[in-house]
Parts: sequence; C-alpha cells; structure tokens
Amino acid sequence: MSSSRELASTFSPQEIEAPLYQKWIKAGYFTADAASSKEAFSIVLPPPNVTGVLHIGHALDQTLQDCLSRMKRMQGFEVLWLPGMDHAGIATQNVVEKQISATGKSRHDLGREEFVKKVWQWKEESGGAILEQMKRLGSSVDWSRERFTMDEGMSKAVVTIFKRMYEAGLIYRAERIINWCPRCLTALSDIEVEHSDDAGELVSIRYGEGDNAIIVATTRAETMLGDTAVAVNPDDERYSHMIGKTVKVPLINREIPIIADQHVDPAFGTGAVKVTPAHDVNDFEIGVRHSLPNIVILDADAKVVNTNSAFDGLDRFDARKAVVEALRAEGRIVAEKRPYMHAVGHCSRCDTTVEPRLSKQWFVKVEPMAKASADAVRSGAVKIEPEALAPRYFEWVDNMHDWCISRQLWWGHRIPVWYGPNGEVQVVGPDETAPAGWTQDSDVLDTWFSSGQWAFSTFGWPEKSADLAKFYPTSVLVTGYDILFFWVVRMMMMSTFAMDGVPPFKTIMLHGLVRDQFGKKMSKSRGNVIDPIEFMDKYGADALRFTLARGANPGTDQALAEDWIGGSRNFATKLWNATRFAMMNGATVAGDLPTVDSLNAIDKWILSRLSETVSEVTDLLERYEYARACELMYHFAWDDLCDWYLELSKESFASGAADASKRVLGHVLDQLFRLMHPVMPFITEQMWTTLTGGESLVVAQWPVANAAHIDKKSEALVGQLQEIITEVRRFRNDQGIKTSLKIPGRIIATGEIAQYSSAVAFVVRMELGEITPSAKCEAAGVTIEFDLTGSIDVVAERARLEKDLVTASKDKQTAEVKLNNQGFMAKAPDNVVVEIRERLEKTTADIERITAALAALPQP
RNA sequence: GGGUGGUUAGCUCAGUGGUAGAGCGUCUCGUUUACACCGAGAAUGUCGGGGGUUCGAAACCCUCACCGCCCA
Repeated sequence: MSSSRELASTFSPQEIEAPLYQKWIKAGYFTADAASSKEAFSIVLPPPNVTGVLHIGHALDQTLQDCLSRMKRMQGFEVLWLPGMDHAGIATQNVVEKQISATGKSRHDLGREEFVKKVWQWKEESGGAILEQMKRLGSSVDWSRERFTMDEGMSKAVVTIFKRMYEAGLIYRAERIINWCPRCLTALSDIEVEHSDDAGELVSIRYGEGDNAIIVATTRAETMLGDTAVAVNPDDERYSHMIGKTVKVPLINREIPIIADQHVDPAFGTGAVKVTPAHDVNDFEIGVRHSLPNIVILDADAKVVNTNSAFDGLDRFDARKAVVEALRAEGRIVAEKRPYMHAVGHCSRCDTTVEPRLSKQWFVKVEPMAKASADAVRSGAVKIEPEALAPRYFEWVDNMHDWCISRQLWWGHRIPVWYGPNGEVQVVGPDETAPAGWTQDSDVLDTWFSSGQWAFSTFGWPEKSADLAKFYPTSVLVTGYDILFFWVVRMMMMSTFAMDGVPPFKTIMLHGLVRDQFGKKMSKSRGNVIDPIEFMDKYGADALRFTLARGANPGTDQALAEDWIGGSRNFATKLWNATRFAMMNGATVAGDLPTVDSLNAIDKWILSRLSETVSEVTDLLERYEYARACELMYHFAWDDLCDWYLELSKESFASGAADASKRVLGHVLDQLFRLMHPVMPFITEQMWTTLTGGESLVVAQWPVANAAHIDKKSEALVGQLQEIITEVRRFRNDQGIKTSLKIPGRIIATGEIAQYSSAVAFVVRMELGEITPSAKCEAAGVTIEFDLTGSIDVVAERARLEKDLVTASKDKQTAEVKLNNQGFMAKAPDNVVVEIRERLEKTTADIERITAALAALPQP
C-alpha cells in the first residue's frame, strides 16, 4: 500500500464533509436499482413540509434512517431510501397569503387559479430548503426518486384512490359538526385541533319563570341564541317533574322542550344543560337522538347571524359579553365563575379558538380500514418497535371517528367530485371528464389524505411499476411517536385499502422527541431551540449524528445539550488522532492477517474485543437500539483501542519488531470504521479511504465478527495487565511522583504475564533493572518493586493501603454472610455460589497481603 | 375524567433477580515522542416513601406521593 496517503494534522469536519457528499452523489451510490437481484430494503422518508426548515427532530429522524440505510447497503441489500416533501395545505397557503397581504391584497383578489399559480411559483423559488439541509447531514437518500405530494403522479393516485374509496362506500358527504377555524376559514380534522386549558367563564342562567324555571350553566353564553332544548339526566329526581314541559329561551323567547338524555352529567353545574345542536358536538348528538332542529347562529367568520336580535353581526366573543349583560339586565344571571379553567380547542396552524360548526363536508368512513390496520399489528404482520408503544396505536385505531377530509382551501388536491345542474353527484376519475356544464366541488382534500398514500404512490401506483414490485412493502418506517396518530395510522389505512390488504411497512420504529438539556420541550417562546445547522457548522455533522444516535433509546425522548455535541466532536478528534498515530506507526491492511496463534496476547485481545463489539453492535442496530450500539462503539474505540491497545503496543512499535501488530492494528481500524460508518459517515470515510486506499465505505462490506478471534484467555490476561498498571498509577499518584520521572524498578511475575513486563513498564514509566527496592505494590498476583532511594511518603501509602483494606474487608464480609446463609446455600444456583466462594478467597488473600504491606511500612 | 410513561450520582439518562453504571460536570496531579477537543487518579447514590414475594429486589407484586405525555 502507498505510504504517501496521510490524514491532515487536525480534524476539520467542515473541510471533508461537503466534498465527500458530492463524491457519493456523483458515484450514484444512493440510487436504487429495481432490477437488482439483491434483496430489497426500503424506507420512505416521512416527507417534511415544503415550508419547513431542518429542525433537530428531523436531524434525529434522518440520522436513524440513514444508519439503517447505510448498514443495510453494506450488508448487501438493494437499498432504497425515498425522499420527498409534503405540500402542507394550510401551512403553505398561509405563507403565500401572508406574502400577498403584504401588497395589500387577499387571495380573493387574485382568484383561485392565479393564487395556486403563485403558490407553485413560491414552491419553485423558496420551497424545499430542507432538502439542501438534508445533504449537510449526509442522508443517503435516492435523489433520483424525489417526490412531492402534489406532483403529477401522486395527484393521479389521489384521484384514483378517492374514486375507488367512494365506490367502495368508504367516502361520503354529510352534514355534521366539524371543527372550524374562523381565521383559516376551513374545516379541520380532529387531529388539527389542539386542546389547552383556558381561562373562560361559567355562567348560570335561569330559563323560564317561577315553578317552571330551570337553571343551566354554560361557558358559551352566546350560543343560547341557538338553543333548541334543555336537557337533564333521566335519573335526576330534581328535574323529573319537568321532563316533557317547555321553557322559553330568554332574550329571544323561543319555546323549547325540556328533555331527558343519558349523556347529561347530573354533577356538572346544576345538572341541567342547554342544548345547541348546531354549535356543539355533544349537543348535536343529543339533537339527533331527540330530533331537535339545528339552528345555526354563527357564520363562517364566527359572527352572530339569523337571530333577528340586536346581537346579529357581533363577533362571538363580543356577543358572549353582550348576551351576559342583557341577561343580567333581566335578572337571569344566577351565578358567575370567572376565571373558569376548561379545555378549549385551538387551530393547530394559527391558534385561533376553533368553532364547532354544522356544515356539509366529505368524510372517510374509517371503521373497516381502521380495523384492517389494527388487525395487521395484532396479527404480527406489522411490528411496532418498541412494543411498549403498541397500546397507544390500538387506543387510536380502535376508537377512531370518521375523518373529515374536505378543506375550504385552494392549495391542495381538489376534490374530484362534480355536481350536475339538478344536484347530481359524480366522482370523476383520472382519465375521465365531467359532463359539460357541471361544476367541480370547490374544496380540496386534507393534506394527510395524500401523504397517507406516501408508501405506495411514491413508487408509481396505480401503475404496476417495477419499484412497487421491488420495494413495497417498505422494510421499516422510522418516525416520532408524536405522529403515530396523524400519519402512521393514515398510511396503514390507505395502504391496506389500496394494496389489497398488504400493509405499507413490516416494522414501525418509533423514536422520541429531542428536548433541551433539562428535558424541557424545545420551543421558540422558551428560547431553547437547538438549530442543527448551527451545530453542524460548529462541530460537524458526524458529531451531531453521533450525539443524537447515542441518545436514542427506543421510544423515549432524549435531552440534548451543546456540551454533549462538543463531546462527540472530541470523540471524532480522538479517532482522527489515533488513526494518524496508527498510520505513523505503520498500521496497514496489506497482506493476510497473521494467524491468531502467532500473535501476542495484546493483539489477540484487541481482535477478540473487536469481534465481540462487531457482533453486539450489529445485533443492537438490527433491534434499533442505537443508544446502546453507540455506547459500545464509543468505549471500544476510546477505552480499548486508544487507552489500552495503543498504549500497551507503543513499546513494541518503538522497538521496531511489530509487523504482526501493524497488520492487526490496520485490521482493527478498517473494521471499526466500517462498523461506525452508518453513524459517522464522513470521518470514517475519510479515515478508511486514507488507510486502505479503498473506493468508499458506502459500498464496502459490513464487518463480520470472527468467532475464532474470541479469546477469553487473552482477555483475562490483558485484564490482569490493566489491574497492574492501574495499581502502579495509583501508587505513583498517591506518592506524588511526577509523570515525567522514570523510576527504577522490577516486576516480579511468573507465567505469561512475565512476557509483558516491558510493555507494562513502558506504560507506567518504569526503568526495569536490578534494584534495591524501597517500595512495592501488588496486583493480580504480581509484585512491582521500586527503588525510590528510601524516600517514600509513608502517610500517603498507609492511607492508600488502609482504604484498600476497608474495601476488601467489606467485600469479604458480604461474601461470608451469604455463604453462612443456609437458604442461600440451599437455593442459589451453583455458579453464583462458586462466584461468591471465589470472592471470599480473593478478599481473604487481599486482606492478608495488605496487612503485611502495612506492617512492613516504617512506623511514623 | 380515560389511557399511558416515569421517579437511579450535581445534570441528562442506561440498567427486566446475584457486590450500583455511562456521558457531561466536580476535585487532585500532569505538557511522557497521536491527541489539552488530551492523559492519570479520585469523590459522589438508604436506586421517590411504605409494605410484600424471594436465599437474594433498583428490577417482581401491592400501596401512597410527585412529575410528564396522549386523548376527552
């Protein structure tokens, strides 16, 4: 191998990352081949919003997906990781509307066609910034297959599936109470509504007069204008005499019935509630049960209408005050509680208080598809990782409400339904045209309706494409548990419907959220948001990726702090320097690895540890245990390799006779870089190509653990060397002996350990030779004597030994207690008993040794 | 209100029956020919409280307290 290759003297991620990503793209490593004979491994990237920028959650999500993709690619799979973006209906429309409003206009001034054109224009110019940012992170996605939920193919798929679902009776139109955002002027699905406890008011109002009076409590006084009943619980004896009678609604004097309904909670307020079927979900259901009329008293802007009262034209919140004032003037306010904390729905996009509104919308009948989705998981066809999160999935799919899919927006897939002059309704498929003179439904579909098809329409569905045949179903979906309900369930439903019951992924791997260093949620208002780009600039993409992967325990949130990213950068630097040092000392991958028998114990030990690490890390990554996998790699690289192997080998490298070790070290680095490449792709690529001269780790083979390298005997031996070295270091430290000072001494060892005396002496800075000992320490059955020319710190040494004595005595005592316990002796398994016996023997010997050493110390 | 997760070192978290761990932080010492983005050594825990099961419990069961998340 050429000796001219070398690593730069300092590790600078900024210099290597971008060129390496370009190299990979140019080589086409990430482009999947549907005609390949290799087994497929596929992932679809959860499409970020076209309006989005890369936040730390994306960085985590993509790091985990990239790890899997890169590992599988190295393992010989035909890997497809498909990227793309979501058109994000409301979010995108809001962005462009804001732009337009800056010029003093509204989208209505432009008209629908012109507006949609503007949105496309915005998308081309400013949309998708996030895709460029993904490249910084190193995501090995197949850019040749990038998709957009509004592109031609996906639009065709949307219309196709709408028609099929309609014909299967799974899509219907109905007048229902839906969540309405009076600012966005559109319907929202349940999941687009966020509930929070707000400070409102609870007002008790007397309806009717004298014996016929009944008091109701409400948080929304203005809706009384639309009341069509008062309801009580049928078992509530306080009101049984009033059921069936009528009462007049104050202010508007409408005569309404008093009805009995099981739904009413006798413990809430007075036990009597006003019923406004057109403006409350529960009231609507009561209305259906009792055939009550629905009186709509709020328009799309949430202003009062149709009441023929002074309140017409008032905004809902102004109307609430005005209604309460008017009632107070009439002496009908019985009680008021302010503030009254209660749950209020808000639009997830603009935070406006959502208004339940009776309107005609399109719905998906979810029950059959939700059942199929639940069954797919219950039967084991789809696995949820970690399993502990499966109950959350079931809770949702088992209790799902029909899904409102129409949105009163302009940006999105227009509902493919046309209406005839006489109220005819027809769904127009992708290759069909509507009859002349008919008009199309003006609404668009919920964004999740199209993104729910992401797992199959991105592969070309409804065409029978080669991609679909090769890569569907996908291998695993990696996403945060926070969108389990939003997106994952919808993908499950739409896919099982469209793909003849074949679910979209074999495994759903859920990760948690990234939080700040104190475990608090990141938010702009808290000012604790971590920008991944900023930290990649500062510490490199590998450091960010390693930190995120190292924190990714299955299904749980992780805290993140700048210091920890810095720590990962330090780790990268450590690897870089170790590799430089190894190469300076001749580490190489040229030629065959020497036979194990010919190696020294230190080489045998590192090979053994390497094989163990490779097999454990591989296993952990296959089980999505990123945190534990990273922990093992970290400690193998830093502790085993850098702190012990390199230190123990320095002496033999310096002595010049280390050809076998050079080859072993080259092998260990080669394999370690392969193993770490999925998590830290850039630095490993740079170091590996420099060391081996190979083309790229992206297309290199995944490391294989070698069972023949596992060597417990060498592990035990090196363990003893470590004990000895640590003991001498403690001694030196306690004695205050300067690191730079080489002390004369000798190591009295027998057997194989004796062969490593010079390696040990090198590490602990001892000069071996014949001496007159004035101090000694003992470990692992070996005595190390020093010539300190008589001047040792007796007090410090006594303290050290006494401390050891206390530890040994305690350990001995616990062992004795166990062995004297008859229950333990009778019931504990043999191996445990043997272990405790050995502990007793060792501690007994230690106590003897330390006591002797103490006695030998000069008296103060 | 329903569901669900948690409480382990100063902080953030691993640890599903056999002598309590990691990273960061802290203290002491140190530029020894890879690395101060470093090295060596050290300190720090009645594993939330109380009961129970077991020879043995951070882990299993019961109970209480306190945090969090999802849904209503």
